[in-house]
Amino acid sequence: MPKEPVTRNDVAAYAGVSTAVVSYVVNEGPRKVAPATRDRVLTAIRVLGYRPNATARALRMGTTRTFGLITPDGGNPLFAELAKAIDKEAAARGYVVLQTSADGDPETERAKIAELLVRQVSGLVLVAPTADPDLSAAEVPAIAINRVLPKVSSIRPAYREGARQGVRHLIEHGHRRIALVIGDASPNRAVVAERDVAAGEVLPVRGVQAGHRAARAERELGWEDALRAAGLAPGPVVRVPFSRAGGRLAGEKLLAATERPTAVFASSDLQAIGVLRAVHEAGLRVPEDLAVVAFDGTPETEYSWPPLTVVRQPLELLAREAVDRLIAGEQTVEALTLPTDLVVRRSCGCPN
Amino acid sequence: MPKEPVTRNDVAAYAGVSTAVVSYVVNEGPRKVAPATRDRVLTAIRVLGYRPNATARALRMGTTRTFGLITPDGGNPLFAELAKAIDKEAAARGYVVLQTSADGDPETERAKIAELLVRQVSGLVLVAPTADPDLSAAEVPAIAINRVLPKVSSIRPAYREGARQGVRHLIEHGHRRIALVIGDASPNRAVVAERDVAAGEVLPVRGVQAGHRAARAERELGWEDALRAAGLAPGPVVRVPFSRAGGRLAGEKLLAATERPTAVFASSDLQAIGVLRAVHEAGLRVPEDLAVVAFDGTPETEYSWPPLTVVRQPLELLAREAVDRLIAGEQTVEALTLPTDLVVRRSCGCPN
DNA sequence: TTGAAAGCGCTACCAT
DNA sequence: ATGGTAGCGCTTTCAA
Repeated sequence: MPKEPVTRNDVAAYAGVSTAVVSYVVNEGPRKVAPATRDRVLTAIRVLGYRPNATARALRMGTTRTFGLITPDGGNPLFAELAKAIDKEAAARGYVVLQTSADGDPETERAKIAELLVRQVSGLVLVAPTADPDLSAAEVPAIAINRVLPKVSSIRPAYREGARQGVRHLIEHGHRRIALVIGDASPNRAVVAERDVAAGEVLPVRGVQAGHRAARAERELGWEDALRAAGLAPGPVVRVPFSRAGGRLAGEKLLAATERPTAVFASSDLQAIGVLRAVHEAGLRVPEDLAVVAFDGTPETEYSWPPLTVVRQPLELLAREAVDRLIAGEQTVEALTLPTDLVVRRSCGCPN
Repeated sequence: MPKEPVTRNDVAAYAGVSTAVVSYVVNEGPRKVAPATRDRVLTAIRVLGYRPNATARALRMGTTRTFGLITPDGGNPLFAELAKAIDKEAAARGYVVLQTSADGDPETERAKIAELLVRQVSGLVLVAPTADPDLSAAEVPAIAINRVLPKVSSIRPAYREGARQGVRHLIEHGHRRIALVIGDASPNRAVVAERDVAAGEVLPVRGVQAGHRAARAERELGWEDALRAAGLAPGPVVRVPFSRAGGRLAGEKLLAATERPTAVFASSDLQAIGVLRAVHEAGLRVPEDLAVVAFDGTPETEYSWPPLTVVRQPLELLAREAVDRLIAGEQTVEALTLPTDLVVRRSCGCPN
């Protein structure tokens, strides 16, 4: 049964002081309190089991010391890891994180943002947002991770450079025909395309999905960069959802292709896991029949079979930078790009 | 740049009404408002971009409509999935979830609980808590998931029955020597034990780790139940941490054992994934050389190689039940047990 | 149908 | 060193 909460008034009465003094003791300021008085207050607090009411404090102070965090899917290991990192970083600074999932639906995302704003969060972290939320009316700092938003401060891994690095590693293994598995908005369709890539071609970037497209395009660009630098023709491109199922589909398409690639660069762990599955189903082997390198580097890839060589996103850095910016409250609209890390395991053909 | 927040006063002034009327309009009650007035208020709200302050509302109402959620590790897919389910269930009821990770540390856990209580959460969900927090002083309903706490309402999957079901399936495949991989507090030690199990033996349950021990013991009990029912001698038991690394260690031990088991029941997905890895490393095959069934059923198991046959935890039910109880505010100390689900895939030897 | 006002718990300024 | 108190934005009773 819920008990009557103990308030600061009760403490003041019990200790025989004013509420102001209780406040001074609890917050260790802004005025000094005589040691004896202080002890009386402390005792009162202990005896009564007083717990300050952060809601009242927030109302008075105008800050909740709470961040809102929205990911497209809390079940996605990448986002789960990122959320964990953000929680840790925030906690270290006395902040707490209101975490919620948008289910990949722009409408839900908008609703959740509104919900968080109403709750007076001190900052908003949007992970790979699908919509382009209008935060201009919000009196709250916001930051987008893994997706560049027009009017919001953004942070993200070096998609292009990271992809380039991963593909280059595959090239160093002697592969000449390297496919790309990358995301697509359409849920259950695999699109395989043999591309002729003109130097410097850039996908158009505009509209609601612009940022998304940009992130995808960047990994694609990195893949092209590496291929071009080696004088190689781009292998097939398969566009499937960023999921295990999508990757599996992609793998099947790739294996069925007339001129089968000898290696694949998957733009997400989940897709790579799916590709692995397709290869196993076909009775083939990784890396012998198809080498694989993935982008992301979640823990799952360390225990897949074979262990995946990955371009690891700098999750801790991303988290720290996001929290830093939020606390600083600066509204830099400039996008920050953080370096990725090539983690060599076995799916690329390396012996380790 | 943070703007001046628009308050209800501004709206009232703009609409030429009192603040009470604005409140009536916003909350659609408790008094009726003339349509014309209502329109003026609505217009004012839109024009000024007014957003109600949930903090003030919470202070006034005495409820934040916010739940606190503490998991041992947000990066663990099981907990991530559970958190997602809880978030969804809570959101459907207009609640929001303050999610945080205790890093498996009892001290951190206590600190996080305190932090959440201070923030006046309307309810607390403790997932597999490591400590036995004193919530008696808290004027807030709490519920423990996956662990039975002495003074807290608890919900959990049918560990024993689920394990029994999983092991029985292995027995039906003809296995006679079935090992058990289960958790242990000690981080990096694998303990293999050949056990003689007397009928009805029950591990002692007391002290801080009692609930934890109980959950482990239950799966162990279920394993024994199935074995005994089939007239089989218990195979080896390996105690390792609930992690992929732990499972791998366990797998190595098992494969090196003199009388190697032909099947394993892993008490968590993560451990099973580790076992899979060990088997692959040894150049052996699942299920031919070692069949595997795991407890949990996170998405990762669907795409492992081979896909894992699992006893699935009823995450959605767990989540719904938890949120229901929290909202009802009942302080039932009785533990609710929810049924698991056997999901047959390939690691057990089934053809699908 | 609408308005005035008290008060939720807290902070911090201004007194003393 | 300590006390009194205004006021954060909101809800709701009581009066008009």
